[in-house]
Amino acid sequence: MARPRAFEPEAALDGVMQVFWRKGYEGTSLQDIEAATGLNKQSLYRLYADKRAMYLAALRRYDETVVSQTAALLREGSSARRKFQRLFSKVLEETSPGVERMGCFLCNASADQAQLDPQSERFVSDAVMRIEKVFGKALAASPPYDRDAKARKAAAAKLLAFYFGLRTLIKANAPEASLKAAVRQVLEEI
Amino acid sequence: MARPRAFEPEAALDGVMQVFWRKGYEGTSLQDIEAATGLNKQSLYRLYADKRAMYLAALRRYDETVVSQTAALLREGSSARRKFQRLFSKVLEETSPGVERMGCFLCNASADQAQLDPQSERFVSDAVMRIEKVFGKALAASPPYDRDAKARKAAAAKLLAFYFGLRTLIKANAPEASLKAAVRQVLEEI
DNA sequence: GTAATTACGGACCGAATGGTCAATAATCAG
DNA sequence: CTGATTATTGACCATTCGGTCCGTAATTAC
Repeated sequence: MARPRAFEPEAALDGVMQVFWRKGYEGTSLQDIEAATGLNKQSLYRLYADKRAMYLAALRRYDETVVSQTAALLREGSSARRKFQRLFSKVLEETSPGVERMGCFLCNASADQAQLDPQSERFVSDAVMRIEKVFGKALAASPPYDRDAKARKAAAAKLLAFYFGLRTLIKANAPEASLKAAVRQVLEEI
Repeated sequence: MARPRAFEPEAALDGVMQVFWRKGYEGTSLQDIEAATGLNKQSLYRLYADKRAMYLAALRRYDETVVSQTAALLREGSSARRKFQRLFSKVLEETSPGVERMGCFLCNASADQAQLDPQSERFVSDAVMRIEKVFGKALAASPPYDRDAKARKAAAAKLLAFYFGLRTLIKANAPEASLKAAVRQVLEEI
């Protein structure tokens, strides 16, 4: 009964995610979003109430795509160590020359928006807790973590901090050799 | 021969640092800076060429005050483990109720400005490398790190990632118990 | 075909942005 | 005191910000 839209809302959301991921909330203008999506303001504002809604949708999209794929890596592999080996190998791919070091959108959002927007803050903190649980489940694949809940929780929290720190260091252009040595060390400790 | 200024430039710089730390580069307006320093634009612009210069000065100030104090903690204490115990205790103080979780300005700057401003990016990456060296020196206080340079470097890089991750998790409102367990674990591994 | 409905694009809005200017006030040397 | 110099202030600037409006184009049901 009406004219069909000439774009894919999911593809547009990917563009929104990319640009907020790169530039942060305040650093991203509506013009930037138009360029990243190929849409103009009107089409954007028909999909989202305002800029903040776009940002939250971008965060959700990140969670549903990037975080989910990361979590999937921890489901493969037999032992806990193998699982995290997969994870950290993937993370270290960002250090390859020519790859843009975008960092972790959740970390960026935490630094960027947590204090100003309670909804973003809540989303980030929820996502972080979910990731911690996924880490715990991955650890439970191997002894002593399969039996010792306390050790499992401590190790999960440690690995979580290490994971986010690693991603921060990559964004901060830390030397690759240093990061690889750290990962090797941490994997041995699992 | 002329009228003396009625404010302390260092105190003003502290205000500039605080506000950029909290709100990031794009999230901070000149109005915010005026409010944080008690100065007006003209006084600010006589001290700094533009907003970017203020941001870089704030980063430098952070390095000279906060980072230096953190590094000083690692000079006290006998063993490597004791040194890092001091450091992490200090970090965990931010989890106390009533304390504002400002996070790490270097991490924020990395997420916020690294891609847009080469000078900021360079400063952050230099600061991170300096901190890594300080970590290495602290480790060298105890065996096997005093002799084994390879183990020292790997442990320093690991602790560095853990440190930044911990600060990120604090900012992201991770539960205190979880963070403490992670710290206990990491200290045992030193 | 026509009517209804929806998508699209550019013009437009007030407010806020970073940054500048000119007028005034305060201090100094002589 | 006077003249020179500098700090301070608020008015002012063009641009950009997020957001809205409205006319036009495209598609459907009938």
